Parts: sequence; structure tokens; C-alpha cells
Amino acid sequence: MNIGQAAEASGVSAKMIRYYEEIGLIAPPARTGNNYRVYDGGQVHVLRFIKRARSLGFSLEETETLLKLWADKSRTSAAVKDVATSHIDDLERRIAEMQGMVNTLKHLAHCCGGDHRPDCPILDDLAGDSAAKG
Amino acid sequence: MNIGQAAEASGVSAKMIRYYEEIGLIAPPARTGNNYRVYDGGQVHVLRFIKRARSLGFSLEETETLLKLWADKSRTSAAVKDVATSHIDDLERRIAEMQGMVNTLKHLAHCCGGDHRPDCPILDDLAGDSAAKG
DNA sequence: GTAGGCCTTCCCATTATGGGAAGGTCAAGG
DNA sequence: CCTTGACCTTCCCATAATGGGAAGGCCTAC
Repeated sequence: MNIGQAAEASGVSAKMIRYYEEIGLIAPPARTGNNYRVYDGGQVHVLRFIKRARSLGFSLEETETLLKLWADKSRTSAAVKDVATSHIDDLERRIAEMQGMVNTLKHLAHCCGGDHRPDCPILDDLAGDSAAKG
Repeated sequence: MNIGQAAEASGVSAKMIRYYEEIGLIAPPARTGNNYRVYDGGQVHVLRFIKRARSLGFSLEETETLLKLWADKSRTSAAVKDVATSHIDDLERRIAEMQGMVNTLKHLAHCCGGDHRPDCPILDDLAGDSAAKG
């Protein structure tokens, strides 16, 4: 299977497959006589794993940890759960931060006429004008 | 006022102040004979504005738009509100995406024993094992 | 034999920020 | 007068993950 077919089968772009190989996330595949990379079902399975981990927001570094745990038959589920829960914490922290921004922005937008006049509580807030309406 | 003092007064690092100047977000300040940048209260006000916009999650590009609107006395509040609301939409999209990850991960983590045994529904899910418990 | 569709490597760009080196300037204090 | 320290300057590099694109090799079909 060529890299294009592996990309198709895994949902990971050929560009990214090469990159993952370069950074050591996946093992270098065999090469044909013409120097083409060849992949088998096992490699594609790994790529799918990576794709799924990425879609859940795991960084490539975390993904590497998960891949190693996956390969390690003597792992403990506790080790995997640790990776997952700290990622959850991270996501929740970021969500809270962004939600705070949204709350502030919605308040400001609510107070903004959104009309033809120049007066704008949003700009007033950004400008540090504590006399901003609302 | 030197760049260090402007950084102190605005909460924007000296490094970032130089960068904002380099990308044209702020105007190049005056220089002293020894080639030091000098800032006045007006420039610091702009830096504070940027700082506040960044803290609300606006990109530097959006911040530039907001700075121009701020400077434009004939702006309409509608134009400002447009920038804000599309940023709110963007944040909410990202929050929803991350919340989806959290929901999935919490479910998987809940189903994971987190003990000394190797069996792990989290890895099963990542591996695409549709027989994953839960 | 040539055109198209793969593949290869290499370089560049993105976003916003920080680290650090090499060197200039200035003020204080010995 | 010289040193020390705290500034400042510019320049280069690194981050995370991904895509774009060029230049060139290989193979298959027509």
C-alpha cells in the first residue's frame, strides 16, 4: 500500500504521515525499490489510532504516550486514565477561560447599539474606559 | 519612557511591543540619540487596548481591526459589534468542539477501571475497537 | 515517447510568544 | 578612570501541527 492509499484508508494526510515518521511518532515503513513507502494494515491501524486521539484533542506528545501504552500489554488502565483525565482537566480549563471571554463579550455586545452611531461600549471597554456603559 | 517602562505600564512584554511594531500593529515610536525607543502615555494606552483585546481572545488581526475602528471617529458601533459577534461565534464553536471531546473522554474515563489491570476502554476506543465497553 | 498521476525530498508559511546571544549605552561607585 | 549592572539594540531560533508548493524521479496507459 502506497502512502496515498494509507492516507485514504486512515484519514491522515500523506503530508502528516511523513511528518509523524520524521518526529518518530511512527516507525519508518518499508520501502520499495523505487524508494516508495509501503504500509500494511497494522500501520494503518496505528494511523487511525493517532487520528482518533487527535480528534479528541490529545497533543502529539500525549498521543505518543498513548501509543506506547497501547503497545505495552503490561500497562495498567490507571496509567491510561491518568493521561485522559489530565487532558480533560486541560480542556476544561481552556473551556472555562473561553467561556469567560464569551460572557464578557456577550455583555458588551448586548450593551452595544450596533447602529450607525460611533458610541460603542465594546471599544470603551477595550480602551480601559471604566465609564463604559453597563 | 523606555520600552521596559512601557512594558511595565501596559502589561505587554518588551519583546511583544517590538513585535507589534514589526508587524505594523503599532506605529514605530520615536528614538532617542542612543537609538532607544521612547513611548508616551498615548502609546501605552494603545498597548493596554491591545492587551485587553488579546485577553478577550481577539487575534492580532482582529485587534488591528478594532484599533482602526477605535481611531476612526466616524466608525459605526455596528462595525465594532460585527467583529465582536463573529469572534463570539468562533469562541462558541471552539467551546462546543472541546466540550464534545470532554464529554466523550469523561464517558470513556468513567468506563475505565483505572486500576492495575491492562484492560482499558479508552485505548479500545482509540484503537477503533467498536467492542469497547460502554 | 509522452502525458498524467503517483511518489520523493526540501523549503516556506502559519500564530503569538519566549529564549538567548552579541554588542551598545549609561549611571553609579570604587 | 574603569568596572559592574541594568538597561537597550538587532538577529536567530524554538514552539505545535498542518498545509502549500517546487523540482525531480518513477510508472502506466495511450
